[in-house]
Amino acid sequence: MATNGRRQGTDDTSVDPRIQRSRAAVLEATVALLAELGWAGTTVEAVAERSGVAKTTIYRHWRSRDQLVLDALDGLLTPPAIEATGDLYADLVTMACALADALEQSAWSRVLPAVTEGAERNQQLATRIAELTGVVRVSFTRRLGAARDAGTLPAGADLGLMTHLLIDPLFVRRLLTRERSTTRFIEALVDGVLRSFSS
Amino acid sequence: MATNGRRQGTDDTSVDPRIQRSRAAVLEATVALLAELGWAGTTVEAVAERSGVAKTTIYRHWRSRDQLVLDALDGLLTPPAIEATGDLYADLVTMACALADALEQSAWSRVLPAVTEGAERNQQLATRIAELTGVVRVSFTRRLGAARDAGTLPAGADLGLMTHLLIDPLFVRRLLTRERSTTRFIEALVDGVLRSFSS
DNA sequence: ACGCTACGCTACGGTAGCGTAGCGTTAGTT
DNA sequence: AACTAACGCTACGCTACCGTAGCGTAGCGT
Repeated sequence: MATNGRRQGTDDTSVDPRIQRSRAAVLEATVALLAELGWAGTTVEAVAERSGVAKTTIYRHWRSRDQLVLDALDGLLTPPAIEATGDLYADLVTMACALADALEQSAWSRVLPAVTEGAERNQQLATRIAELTGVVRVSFTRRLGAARDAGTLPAGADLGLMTHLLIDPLFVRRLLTRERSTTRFIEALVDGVLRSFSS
Repeated sequence: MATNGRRQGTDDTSVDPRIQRSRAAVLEATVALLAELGWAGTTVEAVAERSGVAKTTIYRHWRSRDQLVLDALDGLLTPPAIEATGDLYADLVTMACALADALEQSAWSRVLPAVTEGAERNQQLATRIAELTGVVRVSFTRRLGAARDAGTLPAGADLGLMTHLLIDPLFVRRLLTRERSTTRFIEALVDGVLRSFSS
């Protein structure tokens, strides 16, 4: 499931390049607007203006604004690379720092607040956002799993819980308290979590 | 700072009861709408209809919708009671369960997603929401502080970090992954955090 | 009982966004 | 070169919401 769930006959080849161009421009503009102006600011007309694609053309491709936004979110699924040196602590700090950076800068993190509300009343959106954060979550759980297999962590370690403890504070700081997650904070975080589960 | 930061001459007495009634009805309706329909659904006209207060009257009391919402959030500052038996683990589980319940049911938690986006582009709102979550945070930190004073936790324990670890997963589950925080999960959470910091 | 004031109501003017229709033009396809 | 499909553009009709004005009514204080 690379990019879509909808069937659309547009596999790759044999697709009018005009369609590809329009779709790409519109989706890109949509993401940018979500990040900049939030849900309320992401209107079809604004997308049209920024993308250079006519509003009517947008409606030829998507039924409604909601569908458009949903589609645009698919492009943001970029799982972070998993570092895999031998040092669990160092790896986790690296990964958490990368996540913290992404939460402060990347497009999908700026989209997060905008979509959080929409998710409250839109099941598809809720699912999508859970997927987005899930991708990040899995990368941590996998690294922890490797450590468990290697004997660094005990066999009974609750990897899901550890993942929560490692990354949830970063999300909360981004969304609610709006404090920066400094390297010092992250080191203390990883250290605290590892201490509780390694011995 | 009980409920407001604005000066408004309306101390208690010597205020036209009509004003009090109108204000109360409007604020209550605003909170309800934020919870039900989110930021976008909370229009002045909707507030007017639900509260039974005329739109013109609302504008006589508040300059704009933003000010109204800001004001409405003040009423939600209800810090949870701090349990204080001797058992730290039990107390934390109780408090965390209460928080989890509140996150699933209370008005202010249903308001949270709605306001999260607004906060992205409204400094006052961001501050207010940080205050709201801060109230919860402090109650945990205080309980931990008491434990540290009693010698249950080591003198060097990072109470702020522990608070993050204890409650942030609850917020994330509510806002992003939308999983329920079961008692089992909370027990594992508290247990994990205490283990890492008590020995 | 009287004056003051908050209130409700109706009616605005203005803006913004939704989603659609029709038509001419452009860019692919064959 | 001819056909076809996608596109841009303009112009809609519709709805929702903003914030204001004016006027009559009802409730409050004294």
